[in-house]
Amino acid sequence: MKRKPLEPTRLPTIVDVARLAGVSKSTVSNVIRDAACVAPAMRARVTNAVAALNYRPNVLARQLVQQRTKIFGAVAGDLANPFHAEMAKQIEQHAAAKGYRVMFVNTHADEVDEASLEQLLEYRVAGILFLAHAGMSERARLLVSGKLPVVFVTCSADWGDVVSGDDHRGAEVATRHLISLGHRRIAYFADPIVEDAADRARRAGYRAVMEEADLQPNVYRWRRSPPGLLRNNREVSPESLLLGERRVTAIFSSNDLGAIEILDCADRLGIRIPEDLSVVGFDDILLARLARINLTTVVQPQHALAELAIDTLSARIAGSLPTTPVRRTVELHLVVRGSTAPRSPE
Amino acid sequence: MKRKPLEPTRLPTIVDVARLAGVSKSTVSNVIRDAACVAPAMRARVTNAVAALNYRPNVLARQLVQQRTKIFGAVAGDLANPFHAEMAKQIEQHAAAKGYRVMFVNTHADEVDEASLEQLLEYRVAGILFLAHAGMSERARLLVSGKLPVVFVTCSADWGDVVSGDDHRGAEVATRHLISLGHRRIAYFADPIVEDAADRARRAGYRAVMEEADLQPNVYRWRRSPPGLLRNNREVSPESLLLGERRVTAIFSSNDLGAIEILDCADRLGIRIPEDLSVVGFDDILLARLARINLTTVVQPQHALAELAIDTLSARIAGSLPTTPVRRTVELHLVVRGSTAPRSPE
DNA sequence: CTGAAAGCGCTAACAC
DNA sequence: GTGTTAGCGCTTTCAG
Repeated sequence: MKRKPLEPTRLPTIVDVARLAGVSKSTVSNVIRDAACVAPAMRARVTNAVAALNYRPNVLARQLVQQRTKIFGAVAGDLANPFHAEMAKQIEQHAAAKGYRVMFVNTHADEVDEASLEQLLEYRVAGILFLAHAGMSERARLLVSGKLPVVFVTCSADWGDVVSGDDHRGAEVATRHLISLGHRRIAYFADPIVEDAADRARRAGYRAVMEEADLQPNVYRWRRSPPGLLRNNREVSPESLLLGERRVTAIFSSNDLGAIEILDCADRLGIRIPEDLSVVGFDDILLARLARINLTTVVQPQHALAELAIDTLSARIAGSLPTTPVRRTVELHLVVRGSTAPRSPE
Repeated sequence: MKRKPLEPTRLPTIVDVARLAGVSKSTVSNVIRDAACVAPAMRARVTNAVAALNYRPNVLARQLVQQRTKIFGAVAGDLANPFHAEMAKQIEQHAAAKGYRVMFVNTHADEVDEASLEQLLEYRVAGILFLAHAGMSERARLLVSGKLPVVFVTCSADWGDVVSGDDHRGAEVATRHLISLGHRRIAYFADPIVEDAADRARRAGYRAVMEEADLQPNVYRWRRSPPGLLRNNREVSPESLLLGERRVTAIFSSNDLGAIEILDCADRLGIRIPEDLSVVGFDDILLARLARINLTTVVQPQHALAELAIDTLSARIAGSLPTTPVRRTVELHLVVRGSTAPRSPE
């Protein structure tokens, strides 16, 4: 009935410490968690034993008995996207500061993967952070909805708390900047890797300002494969848009990566930035600051977003939030760099 | 003696499933792990019960009793660095493919943080991957050395398995490329964020080829704060190096990020790339492919590196590797883009 | 203030 | 094949 003896490399357990210190398990437990007050002499004996054995508590066992983990699940967008990578880093750091570890899972082709979500549930994560995902299946939603705390960071859904920048206002500021430089033919370029709700809000901000200024909104959408530019699902050639009499003189891109693609495209077509074309991005990834890129863009404060996200998730877990989802927004501002300039006289 | 009843939101356990299916725990266990062969009828009853209750096994409990986890710890360099971010993504994906989850911890100021390592040990991770860290304290080393499988990816140490590119050869190829373009005054720029052993190997490769060609090696080092350029610990002004009679005409940077800084610096000084100065990087981060950057660089195949790293770690855990550390190397090749050109006649 | 004892949810012998 | 049972390492009442 006895199972075979454990391998010799076994790590010391709380009983080993208790035995060595000549006390009971509970006393050791009390010391390592410094819970109930323990007599100084006892505490010293335990501490010595811990050091002697190089004892390290097994948090898995602890979390099993406590019926809750200190692990967050995080569903990150493609980490090859610098915005997501920077965000992931900030999330990890702020979580660690609150005593949580993070298990990251990548999205697959920008779609949240159900198997990964199930894994997170099997690990009994304390909550899930969705970082800027582009989409999620209904089945994926049902998997987690209502089962554990969820916060959407830089993206949105009605079945969890939301932490994001004020996309509408950010887009307004960007568009006003271009108008104030004298531009009138200003296009909005939607990058499909931007999450839907965020894209809609940015587009709406753009539209509002354009209409307020009696200008015609022009919305285009990148298609990644095969590469192309779409307007109302109809193919548009970049040349027709960027060259010729009725070309646009300014573009507001829904993210920095898209803006940088526009720069590339302009370079190929011999269009000078910012003399011939002004470009504004969204995010302010590190990349945007490079001298060779030098992109005017709407800053998403990643540090603040990550901190707020972690705060929200911990508060939700602690039960100190209203039952209905909260929606927290941080202010966005524009940083003007070298990719925008006054419209040149024709 | 009875503890207070569990909260109503309790997730179903294996006993709940067993009760509903009218079988024993073990049978359920056998079914969900499809271990021992179970009669089809039984299996169906269990499967139904699982579905009905929406049961999901608690992997923490499983891992506790099995005395081993399916979690890897990964110590990543600064994720704001695209090379690390891309590497982290690949690691996560290959680990997932082998049934492992990854807990990432960031390095703090490029130094591996002892507290984070202790956390990983407390989670009883099955192994640790060090991804391109810049340095580690002696205490940090003692914390893990010999206690569990460790693999160094894109960095090196003698107390664990190593998976990396062939840095020496990569540097040779890069240097030969510059020499073949007619350059004679070629400098090596070391970026301090590159891990020591990798930097040494790249530098050695550079040196070897330079000496073989009877050229004088010139090694410089970036300092991040305050920004500056050092040679033998003495301050060197970029102007003196890049302008004037005895200026270098080509630079080989120990990583792409450093190479991009050189581009920035050249832009500021009015030095044209590649006409006046050729630059070669190392890594081939996504960034390097942008039209505006267009960097000639040594490609580190991240996919292959990540796969090999995960293979090595799993093999080590399975005990199918020799007791002494293994060292696995992948070939590196050069991709020629627009940042290098033949030396212009003076 | 300390110790005894009852589990947390699961796996793995082993007996039937 | 299936059920019984003894833990994995820890926390947490509750008695003393």
